[in-house]
Amino acid sequence: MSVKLEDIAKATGFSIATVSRVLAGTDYPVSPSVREKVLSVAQAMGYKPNIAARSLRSNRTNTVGIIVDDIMSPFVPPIVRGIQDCLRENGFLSLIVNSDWDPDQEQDAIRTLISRPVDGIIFVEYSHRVRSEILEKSHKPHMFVHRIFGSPIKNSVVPDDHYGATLAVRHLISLGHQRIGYINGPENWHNSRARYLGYQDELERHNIPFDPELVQPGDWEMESGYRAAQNLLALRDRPTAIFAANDLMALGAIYAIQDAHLRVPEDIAVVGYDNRDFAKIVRPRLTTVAMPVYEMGRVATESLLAQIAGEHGETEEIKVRGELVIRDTCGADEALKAREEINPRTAFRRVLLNKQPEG
Amino acid sequence: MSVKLEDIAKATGFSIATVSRVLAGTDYPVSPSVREKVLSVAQAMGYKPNIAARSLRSNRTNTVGIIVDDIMSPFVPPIVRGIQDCLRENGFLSLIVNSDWDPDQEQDAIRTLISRPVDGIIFVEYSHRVRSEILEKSHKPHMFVHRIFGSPIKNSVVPDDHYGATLAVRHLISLGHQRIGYINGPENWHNSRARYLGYQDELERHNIPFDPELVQPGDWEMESGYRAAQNLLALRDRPTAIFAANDLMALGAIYAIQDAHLRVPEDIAVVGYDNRDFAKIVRPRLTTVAMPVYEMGRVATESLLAQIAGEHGETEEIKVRGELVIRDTCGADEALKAREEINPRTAFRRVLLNKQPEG
DNA sequence: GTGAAAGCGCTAACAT
DNA sequence: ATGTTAGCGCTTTCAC
Repeated sequence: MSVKLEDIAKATGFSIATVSRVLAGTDYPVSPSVREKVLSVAQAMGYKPNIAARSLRSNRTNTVGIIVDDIMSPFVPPIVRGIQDCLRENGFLSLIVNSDWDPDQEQDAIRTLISRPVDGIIFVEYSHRVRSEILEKSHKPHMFVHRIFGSPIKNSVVPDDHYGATLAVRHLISLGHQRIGYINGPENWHNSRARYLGYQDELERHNIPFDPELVQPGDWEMESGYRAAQNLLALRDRPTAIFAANDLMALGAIYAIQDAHLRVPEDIAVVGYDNRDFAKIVRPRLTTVAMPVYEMGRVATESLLAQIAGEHGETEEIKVRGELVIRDTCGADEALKAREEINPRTAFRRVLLNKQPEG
Repeated sequence: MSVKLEDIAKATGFSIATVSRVLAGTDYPVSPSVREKVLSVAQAMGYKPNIAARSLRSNRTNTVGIIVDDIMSPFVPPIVRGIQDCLRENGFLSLIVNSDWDPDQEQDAIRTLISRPVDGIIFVEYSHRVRSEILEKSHKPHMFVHRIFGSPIKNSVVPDDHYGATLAVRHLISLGHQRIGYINGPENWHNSRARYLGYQDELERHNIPFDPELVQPGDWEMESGYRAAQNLLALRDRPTAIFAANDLMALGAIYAIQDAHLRVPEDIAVVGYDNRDFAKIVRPRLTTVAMPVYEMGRVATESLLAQIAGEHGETEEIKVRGELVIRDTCGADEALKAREEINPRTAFRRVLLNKQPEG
């Protein structure tokens, strides 16, 4: 059926080995004339290597496994896209498995992937602390993107949440705010703690006394942001701005403020965190700190590929910085606001699709 | 390194062939006692087949390729999840490639996947009309999920948009509306035409005269919904309800209504289409027709697997129905409204994550 | 019902 | 610089 090395060997008159050496892209010395001939014939015959055979023999497959908790989780698709773009540039493909936050499923996924032809594994939004024996015994290179619990570990890429919180608070301070409320996420999450610390540190840097009254707990959900903001509004000396540890709680806070017949941002400014899709379509549009999701995917993949290539071993935890996206809820000058540029990919799609003739 | 058939053969005393026959799950006759022994030993030793070897030998890999335009597109992750869940239940894994709405990239993806060990290919949000010669010559089973252009073709799964529009309009009529505006999507999209037709047909079914004035063009984007609603509001005999062909335009319409100092749903009811993530967090919460994304993924995969298993050949176009999700913008009774049940997967996650002890 | 053996397409020693 | 050859781990005839 499909053309194989043997066919090309016959067609060119060279041996299978020589043909393989050319087509496998090794740096093995082959005379230029032979190389050229083989290449052109292979091209003409439409040769595509049988990856199964190659991987059986060489134990390399140019495929990496991605284990995600759920591909439908908000941060997962852009992280995966970052991974895939980097993989593609290097001739790799990815196998994706969902683990549903279930340690058993995850172990199973690891086992499945290891038995498959994958050269490495990337864990996305890794939520477990248990080390996987199977994983470690396999000696497959692996990276963790956006780990959620536990202390820093090797081979992981995480957002620099401390820095991001700093950005948000600094922006509010630059707008003249001195009493800034903070709505935190669950205390056992990395993200919550780092963002909280960033909030405190930035206040201190500006000599604004830290007031524990201004800090409210939340659980990432909108409803908790609503209640937290109600508490903040009930304070005798209520804040003029609120920084929420994620966009969902920020939105809840906005609703609470509006329900109290106050305006955002005129009466109370709000800044969120994550830059979720809805941030630019709610009203008022949400100022927020972007999670560098796509970038984290790329960074992790670069490191993984380097490990696969044997260029280096394990790496220390890598922190990636996101940026502040200024929109309407902070009350900043128009000039500072993000121009919501249309995603070039989406723009392409729209042009393409709208032009498509009738079929 | 990893345990193979030979190891199990040695450990049990049977031949490699027998062990293979048991472990490959064939229906080849093996005595129950042998089968049991082999199974238990394999389990104990943690045997996982080497897929590369298996696929080299048998030309089957229990892997399917998924070609998506962009994994970050809103509908793609749930479709992919539906595909993956169905695949997993059948012992399959998936390789995902992005094509960025680019025919060249797509052809390349097809070529890449075909040379790899994949038993079939699923196209998600397929936007091209050109048939791929490579694909057809490969004779690999394939399915199209949510094709966007062209006339119905075999092996495709699409949403039943006509039915969905019918649901939306019928609901508005049941709420007493007689003048219902419609904001359409681009005319060359399947979805637009089917939803438009559903709108017209349902009006007719209720003997409500069709008024072309009540139909406004849109391009799926929020801004176009805003303008369309402005036009509708400017009518001498303005509508009491608006049905928009997608949620983004519905949201734009809501903003236009609010900017005209009218209330949703008291003055004008609004129903969208798609049930995007933001529908349940905007204010008022959006009543909309759900795209059966997850289900379409599953349905397509079931058909693909049946084709791979040789159970049947090509299938005609399959339409999948979504349901109406009643929330706040239509003005329906509380009793009718969707209880926004928390996604069981997400709930699990939240419980798990919040309980996780400190590390 | 079970075992022996061939070979899938490729790569990498080893030879020349 | 090129050719010869031995498997990688598995499935599947073909014997028994």
